Amino acid sequence: MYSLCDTIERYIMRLIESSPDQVVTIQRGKLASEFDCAPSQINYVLATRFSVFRGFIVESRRGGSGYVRIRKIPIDRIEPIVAYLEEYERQLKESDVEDLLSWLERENFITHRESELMKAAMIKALEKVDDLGIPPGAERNQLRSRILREMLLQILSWGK
Amino acid sequence: MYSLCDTIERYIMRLIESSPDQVVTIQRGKLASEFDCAPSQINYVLATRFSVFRGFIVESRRGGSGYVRIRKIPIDRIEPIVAYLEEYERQLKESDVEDLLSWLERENFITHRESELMKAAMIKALEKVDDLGIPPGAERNQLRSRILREMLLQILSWGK
DNA sequence: CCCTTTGACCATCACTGACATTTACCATTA
DNA sequence: TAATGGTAAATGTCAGTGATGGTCAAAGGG
Repeated sequence: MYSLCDTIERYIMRLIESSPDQVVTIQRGKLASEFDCAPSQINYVLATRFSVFRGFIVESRRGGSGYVRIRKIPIDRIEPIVAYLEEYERQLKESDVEDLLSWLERENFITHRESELMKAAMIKALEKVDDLGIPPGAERNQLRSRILREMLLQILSWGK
Repeated sequence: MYSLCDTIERYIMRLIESSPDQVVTIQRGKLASEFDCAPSQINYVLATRFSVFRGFIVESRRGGSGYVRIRKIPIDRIEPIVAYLEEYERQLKESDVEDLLSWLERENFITHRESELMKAAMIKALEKVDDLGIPPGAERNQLRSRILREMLLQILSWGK
């Protein structure tokens, strides 16, 4: 039932986890050959599974001896995220929330239950609030962002 | 005389019962083909027979390799929560939230941390949202209710 | 009348291929 | 030698296609 996308994600994830520095360098073409898929498929996996909101940084270089380097961002502190949220407020989409929560969960800042609880408040609850005068778009994203912010501050107060 | 609806219900039910984790993952299209019916018929069965109120949680993913996962949840002493849910449209004041949360915590439905998270989302986050066009009073209380409702549904899915 | 069933239309996700861009390396030449 | 330029080797981007599942109103049936 796993898609190719999922398989490649797990493959890269294992490489990172088994690396001392939480970094892995690959070659897009090689990896694509191994999985017998289009090279751009690798970009798709990187974009959807290894985004900043999920806690990863991807750098690359083109041309001869080019590479793609995927690095896991260490988070010992949540403050930077809170700060970032303030600027990003109007654009915080639902998928961003999901990605961020999966990151916090992976890093053991929150439990799975807590993650689901937060998702309920920020995604499900805000799905149909037009009748309360909160249309989809920037405004709803802002509200979502405020909720997330307060919850993060709460988490912050617990430490790790 | 059994309707198609009933037949599909029993089919899914058997799959769940014969699964160790009380979970089953299906593909809507495939199942619809097997029973030679419209795909949306599956949604109807899920909505009417496998709702939260009947003790099931349904998750799904669209697109390639999409799926529908149906999970049976342990139900124990959920009646009070359901009762609360049924009048979720009521105007929830901040103090109501506090009362409910302390009750949920006392009854071990949620942990202290979870309680604090919920409080952050329903009280702190909604303190200063005037600039988003959500003035204090009825409107804000309604929004609070929506958030609580979704979080309660989530808690419900955990059982106790 | 209420419950079932369907179909049309929508939303989302995975995957690909054509085309663009960047880089290393090497041959040619003033 | 230094500058030029061409070629091969990499990666990036983006729009398009197919495969799913979701929603809702309307028709059907007991």
